[in-house]
Amino acid sequence: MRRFRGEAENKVDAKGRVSIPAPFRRVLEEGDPDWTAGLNPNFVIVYGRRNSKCLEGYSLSSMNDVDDLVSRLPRYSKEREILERLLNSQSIYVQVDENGRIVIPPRIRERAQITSKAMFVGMGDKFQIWEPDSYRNDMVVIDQRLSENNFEDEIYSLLDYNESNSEKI
Amino acid sequence: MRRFRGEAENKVDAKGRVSIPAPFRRVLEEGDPDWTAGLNPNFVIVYGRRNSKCLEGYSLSSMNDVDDLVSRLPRYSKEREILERLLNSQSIYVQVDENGRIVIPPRIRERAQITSKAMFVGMGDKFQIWEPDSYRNDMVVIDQRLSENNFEDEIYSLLDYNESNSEKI
DNA sequence: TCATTTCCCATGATACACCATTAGTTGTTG
DNA sequence: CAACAACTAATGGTGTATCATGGGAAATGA
Repeated sequence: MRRFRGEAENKVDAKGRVSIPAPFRRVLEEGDPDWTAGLNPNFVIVYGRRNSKCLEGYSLSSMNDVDDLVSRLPRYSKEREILERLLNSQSIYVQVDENGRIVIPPRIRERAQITSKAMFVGMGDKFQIWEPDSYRNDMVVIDQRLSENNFEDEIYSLLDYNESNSEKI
Repeated sequence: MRRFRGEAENKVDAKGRVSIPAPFRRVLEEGDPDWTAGLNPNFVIVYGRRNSKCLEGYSLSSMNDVDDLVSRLPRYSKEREILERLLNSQSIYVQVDENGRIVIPPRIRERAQITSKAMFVGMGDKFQIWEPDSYRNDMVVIDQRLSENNFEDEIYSLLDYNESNSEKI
């Protein structure tokens, strides 16, 4: 399965329309079970994450994976209800149009303080949509943490550690 | 199967009429075995929930799923009898009209203290109907809990934990 | 009979489908 | 190898269908 990779900064027009970066569209097409050549893929935008000010885009299949995980929690349990609230109520179906664009409703745009530009950021099985300046700030914060006491090496070494344990996280 | 996603705040008029958000209608149509293009879907409203002041809407097919779960409990057990009371006696069939609206009977509206506005909240295989301010309060409570001691990370990590257990509930 | 519910039509706003343009890329051909 | 055609990507603009909502007429029922 193809993954979301790379960054792209696109314009948002007065109607809230933005182009989805073409490479991302390829991934969304792959992840939409109903998609066939010539059609436009559907996907899901989640805006419920609390500690980062960005929107998250999931292909239908990867959203399904997440939903399946949730549905393994006991029905009517507090944890499940909270997760459903964050993942289902704070999300929308979005459909890509003929020109490869989507419309982000105003209410949701505000959530990430997106006005005239949007930064698309590949994150593997999902992608993020940021107000470009917020994204660059977030990146600066990450850079600072990485430069402290070899944190970069430390972080990368987590990969080696987990190579021996076969279980995915 | 399409799921209930997103939030929408609609007006309730003097006759108790409310528009079902169009995306929710699509899901209800899919979940009604008798529905065909041009017709209006039927569904179920359950008003028996005790610890949250909201109504719950189920498509006919997802209501069936819940009924199946109940019927797996021992017949005449206390638990089953209570669940049947909450799910069957405290619920009604509702039919969407030509304009995409339903009428919520006064008695049931009172239950959720809905007067002039109703908030529709997608919850995956069901949706909730709240008095808008109650919903916002409930959301604030969730936000507070999430901000306490990394509860957000904790809750999201439930997903990873359950990845290994294969049984769906 | 009167109140309440159900059906039908009207309307403003918004979202969506459709067409147009520009720029950059590829690739094909004289 | 240069020139041009064909394509894709990103962006801008316009008409039309759908949605949410309001009001009134017909039907129902206490």
